[in-house]
Amino acid sequence: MPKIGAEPIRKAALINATIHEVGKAGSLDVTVAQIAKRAGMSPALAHHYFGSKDQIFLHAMRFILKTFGDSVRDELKSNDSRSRVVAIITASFASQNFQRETVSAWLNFYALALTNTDAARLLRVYHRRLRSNLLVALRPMTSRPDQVAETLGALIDGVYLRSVLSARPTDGDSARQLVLDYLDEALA
Amino acid sequence: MPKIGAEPIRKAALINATIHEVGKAGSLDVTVAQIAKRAGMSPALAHHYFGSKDQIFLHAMRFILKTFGDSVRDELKSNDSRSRVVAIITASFASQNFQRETVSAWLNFYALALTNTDAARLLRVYHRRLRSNLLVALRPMTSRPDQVAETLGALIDGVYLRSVLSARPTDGDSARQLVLDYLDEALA
DNA sequence: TCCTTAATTGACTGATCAATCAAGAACAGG
DNA sequence: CCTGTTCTTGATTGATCAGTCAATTAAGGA
Repeated sequence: MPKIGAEPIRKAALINATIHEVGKAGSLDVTVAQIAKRAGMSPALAHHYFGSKDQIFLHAMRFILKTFGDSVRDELKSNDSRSRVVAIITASFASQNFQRETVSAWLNFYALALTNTDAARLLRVYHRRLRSNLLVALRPMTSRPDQVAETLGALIDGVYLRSVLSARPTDGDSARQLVLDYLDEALA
Repeated sequence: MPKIGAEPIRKAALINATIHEVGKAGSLDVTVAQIAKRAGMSPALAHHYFGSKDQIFLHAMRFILKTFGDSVRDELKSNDSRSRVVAIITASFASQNFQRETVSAWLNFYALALTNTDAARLLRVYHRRLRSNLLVALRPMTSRPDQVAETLGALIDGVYLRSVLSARPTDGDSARQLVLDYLDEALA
């Protein structure tokens, strides 16, 4: 079976399996064995490619943040400011970012950032970038872009948090609408 | 040493120790031994009084939510609607609820609610009560109390989340101000 | 005094898991 | 065909911990 070039495929499978297992379990207490099994390989191989369980988590987290960043970039093609802000909000609640398992994994990685400095650094990069994107778009629209950006960021995080904890299935559209309504009020 | 009546004292000490250890560790991965040590007793005694580690966590979580509820009740003495909304917001960011360790413990209990149905139930009760309090206060002030209550709740959670993850020390006053500014916009 | 009951712990058990290692299997290049 | 490299796993180790239990201490009541 050793077709050369397995490494990137195996790594991707492990990252994908990690997000699903963490999301499904709702906890970082998933064993390397579980992850490896879902990814279709032995636990030893997972260690072979990533070195440690922490590294597996970190790469999974990086993947989530990168995916999010990519969807923001895709939506940021528009020219006028309002569209750009709306684009960021839309990306936040796009279905691939707002699936229950993804958000559940996301929450657990937030908790991980309390203990793991690498995770914290990743998260800070993501926050800074989101903030910067929002600021650029907001500056022409309001006299207090900093405050609106801060509020928008917190609101998005809060809506995420509540969505994953509510009993109802996650509804990206109404979540998006809530944030957009705030935006209209703030810019009125 | 068996002075009768140790139970409530021991339990309180364990709950307090749990919040501090979880907050300090930034994770629910604290051992019963750690908690018991901080509380000044043996791990066996902790099991004797609470039965299981899960029960220890659950009681600690209940304590945090109750403390929060108490501070809301204290602030809710006012008569006019606006003061009542402000009171809830103020209580949310009062120092005893907004200490780094408390918020850190809070975040981890949120994550716990993803797996533990008892924890989820506790959280739902808290959300429902907060929402109900906000609704009563908001109804005379706006034509869309549901939406404002939902946004306020999410915003508070989001601000909490960000406060514990930022490198800077947590600042309850500016957090409170951010939420109050939203309130003014929403009611304008 | 003696007996019951609460308080308390040290020692132990059983289970779980991350990480390691040595060895096997299959391909590519010479 | 060898030979080295990549891929892969079963078996094992070493450590950690939740939870149990039997035994000890001391108070309070009869």
